[in-house]
Amino acid sequence: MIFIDVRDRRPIYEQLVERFSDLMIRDVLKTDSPMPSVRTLAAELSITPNTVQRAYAELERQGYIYSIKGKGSFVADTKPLLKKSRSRIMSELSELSGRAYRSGISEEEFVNAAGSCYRAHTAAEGGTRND
Amino acid sequence: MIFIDVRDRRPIYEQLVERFSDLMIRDVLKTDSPMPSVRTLAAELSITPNTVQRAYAELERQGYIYSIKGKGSFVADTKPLLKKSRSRIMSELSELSGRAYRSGISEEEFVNAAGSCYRAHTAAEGGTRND
DNA sequence: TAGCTGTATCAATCATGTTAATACAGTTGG
DNA sequence: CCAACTGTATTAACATGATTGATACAGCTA
Repeated sequence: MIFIDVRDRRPIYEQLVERFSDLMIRDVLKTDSPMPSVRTLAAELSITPNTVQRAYAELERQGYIYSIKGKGSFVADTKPLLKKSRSRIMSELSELSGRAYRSGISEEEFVNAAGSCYRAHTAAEGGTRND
Repeated sequence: MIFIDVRDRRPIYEQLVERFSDLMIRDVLKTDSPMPSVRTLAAELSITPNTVQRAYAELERQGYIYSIKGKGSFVADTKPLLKKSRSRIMSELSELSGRAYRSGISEEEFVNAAGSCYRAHTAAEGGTRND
């Protein structure tokens, strides 16, 4: 369900925040469904509960989950966060387009590639891939 | 010419590698033109020559420059590196377009955003910015 | 030869992520 | 009520990596 990429330069807690928030935005994790407990997830990933806690704290701070002491952490209603998610994607697109520009890729080429890349995903619609 | 972004999470030497390689890919720095000397650039940026040296070593390892002891470092022929740079960008664009699709961003929206993001970078290029 | 170049090495420092241990507080089911 | 689970907080220790600073060596050139 959740994994850690050791080659990812970012800290573990940041990876967890991204993984979970993606699953929520994509509605793989539904509103009000329970998150794995801090200690359980820590055991599964072979990391310390402290690191998971840090990720959960950040997820809560950003509004992706809500936590109740003694009960657990639960997926929040992420619809209001869709806008934020989109802006995250857009900012990454901005960063990428900058690199494309700097690599001598023309605007047409970049835009065309964006379109065909997108369509490639819609074509692979079946949904074979789930984490 | 070259600046350091303190808000950038990446280490200074990596920023330098990116800045310089960008300039070379875009042919702002021409093949065989001299790089600033290790100590000169270090003084300009108020960092240690050690950090600059690390960036130069990486640039040389990646084929962007060649260094001659006693003479200096010089811009290499970066044409052979273009293909590698572009393919890496395209694969990241593919990954990003998948996330956009799953986040409910339409193809038109994604493609339009790609175009405007790209143009934003070409606009910012005008040359008001010099360090 | 003086003064520039790249290159190498070493120790010290600093920031940050991560671990580990422990404790406290709230909920729940037996 | 209590054992066992939940989230939360705190503290110290450790590891890694970036950066600094100092010093030294080697090659080029005016």
